[in-house]
Amino acid sequence: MLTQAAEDYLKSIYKLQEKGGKVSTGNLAEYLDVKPSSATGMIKKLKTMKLVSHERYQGVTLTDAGKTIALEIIRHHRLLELYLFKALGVPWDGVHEEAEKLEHVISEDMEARMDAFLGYPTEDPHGSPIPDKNGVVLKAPSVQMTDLNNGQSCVVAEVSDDDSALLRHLGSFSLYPGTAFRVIEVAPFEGPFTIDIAGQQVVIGREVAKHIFVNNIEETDNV
Amino acid sequence: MLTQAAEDYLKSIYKLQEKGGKVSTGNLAEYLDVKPSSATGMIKKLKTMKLVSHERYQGVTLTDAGKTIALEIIRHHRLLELYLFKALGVPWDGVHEEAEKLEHVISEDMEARMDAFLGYPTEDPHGSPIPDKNGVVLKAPSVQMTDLNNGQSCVVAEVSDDDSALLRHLGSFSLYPGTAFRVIEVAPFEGPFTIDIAGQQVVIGREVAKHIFVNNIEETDNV
DNA sequence: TATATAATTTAGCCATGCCTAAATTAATTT
DNA sequence: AAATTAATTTAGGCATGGCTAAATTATATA
Ligand SMILES: [Mn+2]
Ligand SMILES: [Mn+2]
Ligand SMILES: [Mn+2]
Ligand SMILES: [Mn+2]
Repeated sequence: MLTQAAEDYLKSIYKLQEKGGKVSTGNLAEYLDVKPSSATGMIKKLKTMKLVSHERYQGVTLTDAGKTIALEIIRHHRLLELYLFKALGVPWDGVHEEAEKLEHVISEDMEARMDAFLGYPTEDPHGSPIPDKNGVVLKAPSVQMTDLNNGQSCVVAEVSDDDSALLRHLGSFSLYPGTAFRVIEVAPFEGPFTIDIAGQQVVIGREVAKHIFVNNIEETDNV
Repeated sequence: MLTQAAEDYLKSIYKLQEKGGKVSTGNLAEYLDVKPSSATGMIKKLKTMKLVSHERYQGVTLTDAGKTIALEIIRHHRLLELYLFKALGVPWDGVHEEAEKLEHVISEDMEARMDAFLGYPTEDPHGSPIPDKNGVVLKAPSVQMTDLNNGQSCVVAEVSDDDSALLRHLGSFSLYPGTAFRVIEVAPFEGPFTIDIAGQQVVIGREVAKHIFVNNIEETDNV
């Protein structure tokens, strides 16, 4: 069995790989809030275990074995989030922190029981895909909200799950996955978005919009 | 926050104190499956934290602060066992191992949510008392099954929870807490017990009987 | 009471996973 | 091309929580 730290490194490498491409020692260290030298040390250990590939100064890549483990941990995390949300009523801004600890600790049996209880779900409370038990991820394509223009309507697909305060903020506007809204105005000079959610007008800052991903985009005439 | 190892030591000292009285370094080491020198080391750490009292060669005792933490962890463990049993259908011989890991990791919020979901229970699936959130333990007195005599009837109060194979064995006879049985015969020379459970005759060895505790004892005439 | 035995503690070692500071290598600028 | 800057790696340390082997202390036995 891997240590919790090793599992967290693998998971983080996977996530950075997803969005970025090349994963440098520095990226990884920053993401995990450790010093670059600590990341170098763990990368070496993971390399001897053949879970990552790494050439000095060239960045890290997961091997197939490493990717399998990363997806396993991500599956635990997202199943736990959804389970805590649905079965125990933990608010959506609280599930991430709890799952972050539990993901390393639950058995395969518990994983399977939660999966069955939830009816083999494919998305967590923040809209992120839950890998199936074979590590297959079905991710519908989505677009960052900052790429939207005036008059476009869309549906929230996914939001970042690791900032509790941000999630509470989004929750106050009902900006959950599945919620539809229309862009009324994008202020110039990298300004905020004014949107219409179910008849309510709401202003969303750019920094917040970066954490919201949408799909089902349609051009709509001003109502 | 204490480390997982420190929490396990405190919990173990509490449990050994409960049944035994004096807790020696050796007892503790054997119980935790570590070497006596390792136990000595942790005892020193716990002493500097004022969680235990210890004089060289004299055994350990929990301080009030140490006892509070021990009970907190035991509460987590037993609530988790019951939760896994009732909410996720984990069999009673599987809950202990799972709870052993989760008990160190759940938040106070999750503890409270499980407690509420379960209706503020006072006993875990093995009949052990669940300390309330203030650390108060209500333990009904019970007697080891080995102290029973021919013709006595009783009700199972509690069974040891840490041996999975033993629990499956007991389960095969429905020897759960709350199950009534009558002693038909105690074989001489430290022999096995023949008992009657709901009309079925079952033979229980002495080693097994040591792990069963009963109450509601009544003298009954042979039926 | 002296000695043998058992329990406990001390001393010194190892792996993990973090740290800081220094050295090295790569990339950018002039 | 040389020099500056930035990223990465190496070297050496620290805390935790195990271990073994040796020394110490307490207890039992003769
Ligand atoms: Mn799993
Ligand atoms: Mn999530
Ligand atoms: Mn608690
Ligand atoms: Mn139990």
